[in-house]
Amino acid sequence: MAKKKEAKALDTTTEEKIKSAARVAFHKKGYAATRTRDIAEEADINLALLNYYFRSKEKLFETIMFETLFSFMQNMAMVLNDEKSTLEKKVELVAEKYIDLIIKEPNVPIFMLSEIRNNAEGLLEKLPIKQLVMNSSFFKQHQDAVAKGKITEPNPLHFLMNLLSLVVFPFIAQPLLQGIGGMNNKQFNELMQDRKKLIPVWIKATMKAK
Amino acid sequence: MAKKKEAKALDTTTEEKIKSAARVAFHKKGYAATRTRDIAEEADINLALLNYYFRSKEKLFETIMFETLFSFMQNMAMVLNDEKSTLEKKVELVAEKYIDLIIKEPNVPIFMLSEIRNNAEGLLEKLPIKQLVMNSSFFKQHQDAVAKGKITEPNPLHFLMNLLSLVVFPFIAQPLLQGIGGMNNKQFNELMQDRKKLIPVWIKATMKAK
DNA sequence: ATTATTTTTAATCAAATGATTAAAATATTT
DNA sequence: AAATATTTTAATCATTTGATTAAAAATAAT
Repeated sequence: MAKKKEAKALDTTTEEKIKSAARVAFHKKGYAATRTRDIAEEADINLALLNYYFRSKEKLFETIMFETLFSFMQNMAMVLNDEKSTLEKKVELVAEKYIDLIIKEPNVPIFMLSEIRNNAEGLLEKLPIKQLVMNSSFFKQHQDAVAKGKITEPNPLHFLMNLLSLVVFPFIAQPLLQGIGGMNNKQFNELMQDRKKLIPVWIKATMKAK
Repeated sequence: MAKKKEAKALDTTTEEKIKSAARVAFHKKGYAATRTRDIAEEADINLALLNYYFRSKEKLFETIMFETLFSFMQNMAMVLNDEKSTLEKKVELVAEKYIDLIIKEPNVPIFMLSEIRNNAEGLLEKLPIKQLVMNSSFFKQHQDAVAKGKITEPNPLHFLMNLLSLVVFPFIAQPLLQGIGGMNNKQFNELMQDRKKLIPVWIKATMKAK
């Protein structure tokens, strides 16, 4: 299992092929509904190879899950800790960046939140997500704005929840919303594009609401 | 399988016992992760009885799923079609009613949305959810308010999305948010209680935002 | 070229899981 | 009370599924 040749070209390693197939399958169907055989077939490798490289379905899952969470956290950190941008600008960045991101990976939010629900302590204690958010420039700027009377509701969690809610929830409820609105995928995505501009406007309006 | 005695006392029928156990298990873990044996054990019945009453795991699931969706839709219909209340009042009712509801059944939203995602057409085409929402008093009042210039954004789906997002998303992300905020269940629920009053205020603020 | 090491495969195992069967227990009808 | 119908159980099947093994193929080292 040693690595002799360094990742040839663009990750066509066997290990990488398995991880890619596993990522797609887990993100789409979750841990329980995913069969290791499906992963192997999709990756075009023998089933035994999956266990040769990752020991077990669970270990493979942990690898994918960790990488997914880590990538999400990194994105979050990037925006929330950008020292140069104002709070308002950060709201715009979150809306724009995350809407683009989720359009590309529409299964990731519900996957993450479902699996965290199954194993919250285990997964979250490995990543310093609390410190990341609570010590962020974003939170400090929020406190400032509250102190200066620019924001009515003092609890920063409500502010973060509202932002994430408006950005993420429509994707989680996408099939339901498309059913209600009689929309196809393209129309839905157009609606989400609208929201890049709208959400910052709405969030600003809530800041002063009372 | 005929019903001889009418539901004795409070639904202690075998069929009802199985459904209760199945409801809890499916809501908590989803279809794929639920074992029929777990349902049988929880219901304190022989595994074969489950198949005797419901033919298969899938049929039992469909029963539970349909009832869950139907109950959700009925609740929705009740509020959205109340002819006596204003649009603002309906927003208050949705916030209050759904927050209470989801605190009692915190697994239902992510369960519904996950399973709909797995089988969107199949599940949604059985229930007239589109007609319910599009023909509702809620939607008519929204159109009026737009016509009278009381609401900036004309698309009623954005309005509905925003309301549902602010109400439902925090519950879906509950374990993550508790991790971020270092909250226990009680503290989280208190935060949700706050939102009963706050969400209507925020929604009103977004109506006039531009 | 030969040997050793790593990677891949086909075949198979063992446990889990949804479902069935035939008989026993219970309830209902006559 | 006897006959009939319904409900419940224990035992068992058949498949699916995660995992292993032993051998073959490919690659690297000597």
